[in-house]
Formats: sequence, C-alpha cells, structure tokens
Amino acid sequence: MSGKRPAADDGQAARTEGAAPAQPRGSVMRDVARLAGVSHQTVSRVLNEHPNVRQETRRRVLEAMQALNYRRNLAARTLVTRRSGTLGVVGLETTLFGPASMLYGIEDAARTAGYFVTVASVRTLERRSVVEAVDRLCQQSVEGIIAIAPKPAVTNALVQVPPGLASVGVGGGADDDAVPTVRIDNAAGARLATQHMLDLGHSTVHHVAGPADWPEARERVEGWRSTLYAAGAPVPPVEPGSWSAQSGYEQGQVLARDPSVTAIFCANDQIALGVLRALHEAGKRVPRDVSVVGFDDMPDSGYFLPPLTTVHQDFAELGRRSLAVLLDQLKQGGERPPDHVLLAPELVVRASTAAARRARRGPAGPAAIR
Amino acid sequence: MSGKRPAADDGQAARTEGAAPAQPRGSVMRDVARLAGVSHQTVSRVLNEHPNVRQETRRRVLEAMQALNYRRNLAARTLVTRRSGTLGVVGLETTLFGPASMLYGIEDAARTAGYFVTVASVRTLERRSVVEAVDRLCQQSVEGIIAIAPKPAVTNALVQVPPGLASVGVGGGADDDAVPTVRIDNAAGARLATQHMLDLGHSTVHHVAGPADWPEARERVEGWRSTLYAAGAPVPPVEPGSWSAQSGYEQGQVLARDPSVTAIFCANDQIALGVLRALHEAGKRVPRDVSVVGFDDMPDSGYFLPPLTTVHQDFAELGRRSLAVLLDQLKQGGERPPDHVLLAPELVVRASTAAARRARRGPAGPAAIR
DNA sequence: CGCTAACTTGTGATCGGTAACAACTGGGCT
DNA sequence: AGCCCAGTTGTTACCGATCACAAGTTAGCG
Repeated sequence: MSGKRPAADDGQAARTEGAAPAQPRGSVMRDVARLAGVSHQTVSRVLNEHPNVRQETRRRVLEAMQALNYRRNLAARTLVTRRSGTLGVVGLETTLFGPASMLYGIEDAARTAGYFVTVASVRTLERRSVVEAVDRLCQQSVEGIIAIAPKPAVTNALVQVPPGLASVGVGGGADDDAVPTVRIDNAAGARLATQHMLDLGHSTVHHVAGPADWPEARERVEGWRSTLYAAGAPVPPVEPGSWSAQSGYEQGQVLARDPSVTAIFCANDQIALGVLRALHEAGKRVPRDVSVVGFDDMPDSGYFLPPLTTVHQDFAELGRRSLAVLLDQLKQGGERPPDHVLLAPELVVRASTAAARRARRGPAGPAAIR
Repeated sequence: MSGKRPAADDGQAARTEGAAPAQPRGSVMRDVARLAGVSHQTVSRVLNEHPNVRQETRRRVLEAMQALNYRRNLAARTLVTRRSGTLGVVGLETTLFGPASMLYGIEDAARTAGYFVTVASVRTLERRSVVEAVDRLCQQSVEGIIAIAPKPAVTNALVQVPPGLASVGVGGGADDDAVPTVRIDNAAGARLATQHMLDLGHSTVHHVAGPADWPEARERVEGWRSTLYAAGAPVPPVEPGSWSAQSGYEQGQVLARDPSVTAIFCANDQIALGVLRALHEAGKRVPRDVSVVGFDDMPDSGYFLPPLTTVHQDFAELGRRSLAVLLDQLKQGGERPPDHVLLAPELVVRASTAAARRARRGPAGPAAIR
C-alpha cells in the first residue's frame, strides 16, 4: 500500500516538501538530497565523512538532515557493505555475577568502538543450543562473536562459525587452541588464595569446588592442588558442586564437622557465603576457628559476616579486553590468531582469614591466643 | 521445468555450485534457486511457508538449502519488509540483580516469540544518554523498545520515540501515564514486609531506604509509611541511601546504636546485608534483638546470617510480561495504550524476623506475644 | 468443448543505502 | 593555448530479500 513513492514527481517538482518536515514514514536519503538540492550520493558522502565535499555543500546537507530528522537506515547499509556494525554476544542466561558484568563490559567497550551489540542467550551450555545461538547471530550479519564461554562446548561451537567472522571466547578455561580467548588466570588466583592461608600457618587448605564440567572450576582446583603439593601439605579430597550458596552450605556442613579443617578455599564467593553459614551454624567461628577465602569479589563480599577475603576478578576489564581482541581480528581481515590473553587476579584480604592457632590436634592442645 | 534456465548458466558458472557445501561468501537465495531448479521467488515462498507450493518442490528447495548451508540475509529482508524482527532493550549498565535478571527474562521471551534482542546500555539514567540509546536502537530499525527503566527520565525519553514504534518500561515506578509499564507493586511489597513485623509485635519498624530519585525506592518508603500510619505506629525518620551493602552498613551502624530499634525494613537485600553486618558488629543479635526484612529475594538471601526474610520479586516474569505488552502493541499496529501491569510481590519468611520481646520501653503498652 | 477457478510458478520492481565510474570544474604547468 | 590532475558532483548498477502481478497448468463444470 505505501510503496507508492512519487515516481512521476521527478526533476523540478521538488517543490513538494514546502512545509511538511515530518514525513509519515521517516525520511530517507533522497528526501534529504532533494531538500539540500544535491544528489543522494552527496548526502552519502557527507554522512561518511568523505573528504571531497565542499564546505558549503556539507553545511546545506547537514541542515537538511537536521530539518528532516533524518536517520540512516542501517539495514540498507548493511546489505550493500556487508558490514553490519554489530557484534554478537552469546551469553549464558544466568545472573551469576561474572557473566552479567562481562556483558556490560563488552557492551560498553563496543559502543565506544562504534559497534552495536545483540545478545543471544542460551539457557544451557550444550553444544546444540550454543550452535543455534551462533547461527542466529550469523543471520543478523554480525561481524564478530564474543562468547561468554565458560565451558568447552561453547568455544568448540565457535570453531565452526563461518570463516571470515571474528570470534573470541571470554571467561572460562582454555581447552582448545582454535579460538582466541580472554580469561583470568584461575590457577594463579587459586594459588594466591591457597598460599595466603598456608602462609598464615594452616597445615593445609580444604577446597569447595565448582561444577566439574566448568574449566574455570577445574583450573581453580588445579591451582589449589599444586600449591598444596609444592608446600608439601596434604591434599584433602574435593567434591564438585555448583556455583551456588546452597552448594557451599551443603559441603560446608560436612567440613564443619571435621575438626581438622582450619582453612577453606571456595571456588566462588557465593559458595563461600554458604560455607560461612554452615560454619556458623556448627558453632565454628570465622576466622578464629576456620579461615575462608572466596573467588570473584562480588560487590557484596565485603559485607559478609565476616567480610570475605577473596580473589578479585576484573570482569569489566575482561569484557573490554575481549572486545579489543575481536577488533584486532576484524582489522586483520578475519584472521583468527589463537591469542590467549590471561589476566592476573588479585587477592583481597579482608576479615575471613587469620593465622592458624597452634597445635590443634591431640588431647586439646593449648590454644595460643593469637 | 528446467528448460527455461539457460540464462543463469552463462559465463558466471565459475561460481562453483557443483557440490561444494561451503561457499566462500555464503550462499544466497539465487544459489539455492539454481540448485533446486526453481526461481528465487519459489525459494522465498518455501522460506516463508507460503501454502501454495507443491510438496515435491518444497522438498527440493529444502534440500538445496541444506546442501548449501543457506542462511537468509536479514538485512535484505528488513530493508524490504520494514520489519527487522528485532527488539531493543535499554538497560542500565549495572550488575544489580534485578536489572540483570530482567534482561535475560526479556531475551528469553523474545526468542520464544521469534525476535532478536539488541541492547543499548547506558551508564547513567540521565535523559540525555537514554535518548541517545533510544536513537541508536531506532537506527537499527527495532520494532519495539523495552526500557529497563527505574527512573522517570527513562520513561520520559520513551515518550518521544518515533510514532509507530512500540515501547514499554519495565521495573521502576510509574510517574508517567504516557508509556505503558510493567512493574512490581512496590508499595504492596513494603506493606507486606512492614505488616509482617508489626504482626510480630514490634511497636514500629525502621526503614533503610534506597536512592531518593528512584521511584521504586520511593514507593517502598510510601508503602512502609502508610502501613505504620494505618497501624497507629510512630513513623521514624528515613534517610535515602544507595542500593549497596555499604549504604546499608552505614545506616545500620546508626540504627544499631539506638536501643529502641527492634525491626528494620531494608529497601533491598544488599542493603539488608550491610545492616546485618552493622548489627552484628554492634553486638545485636538477629532476630533476637532486631528483626530485619529485605526486598528482592536474590538467590543468596537464604544464606545470609541469618537467612533473610524478604519480599520476593519475580524478575523473569517481569521480563516476560513486558514483552507480552510490547507484542500486543505490535499486533495492534503501534498503538500505545497506557497499560500498566502491576505484579504482586510475595513475602518469603526466613530466619531474620522474630516476635518482639515484651516490654522494652518504660511505660510502653504491653506487646502481645504473637 | 469452452470457460472459469484454483493452484503453481516466474518476472520485474523495489526497499535505501554504497561503490564504481563518468562528467564537469578550475587551477598549475609546459 | 593545451594538457593533466585534483577536487567536486551526478549517474547508474547493485546488495538480497519480498511483493505485486502475470503466466502457465490442472481441474471442475455447465
């Protein structure tokens, strides 16, 4: 019905736009061109900051654009240039603090770089749903894909994105070398946490782990284990859990019953929260009886009871860096060098850790005060 | 049948469509048409599930699409149909639990409805930046805009989105009638929380508020105040704060010094966490000495010390409902009826509230136990 | 047998931009 | 003057889909 542009109204009939600044359907480049008395191509040149446009002409065009409240149609531009100016993010549908922070870090950095962001979230990290999400993004003609990719299935799915499409995985582990990733050095973080408690005089450190199928969780286990090993400390058994406070609570109850446990490294802050509660309910005092360290440094961790010593991750920076890697690829024409950026975490010492009390074992050894 | 297609088979045959599944540049409709021996229009019909296509033809086309790994180009489709199949979300760049959850609720619902989502996040909720975000989304030819809009500046900015574009604000308050909103009944939630503690025998309830310029925070204050008023209880003064645990901690320290404080309603769970810590440090026991209620019911609240009684908001549902409202508008051709959906919150009673201890104050009336 | 109706399929125009090329200007230089 | 080149502008083709319309087929029916 509305496809009726006044085709007959060619040439000089341009008088029509006399006093109607508001087009019913939004104005297009030709409208601007007509009002400014130039060709549509000149308008395009102004828009794209082509150098060879006379100052005076540019001014007239800009004025016309203003008057008509012109907005360029990105679909048309995308169609012809094959560049959408859009990046896709595959995100896990979760409110885990980390992924959510990264999303905003990415969006922010993308906007600064002049890109739009469309998200395709997946409810589970199975290969199938991830591939589907990637597919949806491809249809959108995204120029690159950032996957908030804590699990190998995701980076694997990334491998088969069409060639020429940039991609990067952020967060998670690095089982695969085919796709560049940006992540935090989880093992180093775990080392920091474990060594901290060892230095405090604890004879060993227990660990409450995250899900076994998350490389992030595995790397933390690894860092913890190797630190204990290097220090000649015994390595207690670990059982995988989930990332939730509930999981921490459940495993915490078990640990709380064991009098030999004096130091616990938790795979994230939420787990730590659950552990803290379990210890409290069992009558153990933190940090007097047991020291606890978390991982992530969510904004609330400083207000736990007691304030949590934890390993700080800079999620926003993670987002920014992943974007930088993506843009590099874009600049290099879709080449996908297997970069692996590794960010160093940082230990934030608060009140949930303290020096081990001396000699704990045997018939109630004399507990030193401090 | 195929006799009439020699034109396509000219010198261009270098295209290599023999059996190569992976075209260098991706295949387009014409490639599929050629392989299936039909016209591009027929391919389009199959794609759009037009009824009048012979079974056999459809099969051939589908096969060809499969073989070429064809993906329709949405930019082209958007250009001609003026429908992008994309919804825009204006989100606050924050990791507050609420906004993040809503985003995923929206994305999930949108995907189910066959829409894509592109986000434009803003760092602050000033009018300027919101208008800019809306503008960016318009360029993208989004069909509708959902604003995670806790502040009036946002809904106001929404008023001036181009006509014909659907829009809805989700979360936040409702100062404005011009734009439909979906939100939770904050006042009712506050009432639930306050009444709960009143019923427990507390002579009054103190409140630690959120930011003064967030309608959500104001409505909670209002609900709290009116409940006290209706019960004839004194209304303690309130001071605005932020949504953070730190803010709760600071105000909590003040309240902890006041022996008359036995019940505190916090504007959200994070504030409650800070209050809990302040009370703890001041030697007050929760809920023995002081009862505390939060708002939001974040996943961790059940593991605070003690587990927090709080007002539950269903953020995912909020996201879904807002999408439903948006789709309604779309169906009705861009009409924007000022719908205002109000969701009822729910009180989740855990361990941070208990009956008031009797006679605390000199000549105060005897508080009934229970 | 001829005519209309329903079903299939193809042709050409079109959406709103950008790219390539052509045309026209006006110096500067030989 | 004549030539060339850089600066400026317009013309036309094209990106890849959908839509409107037309054409060819098959079937139904008086």
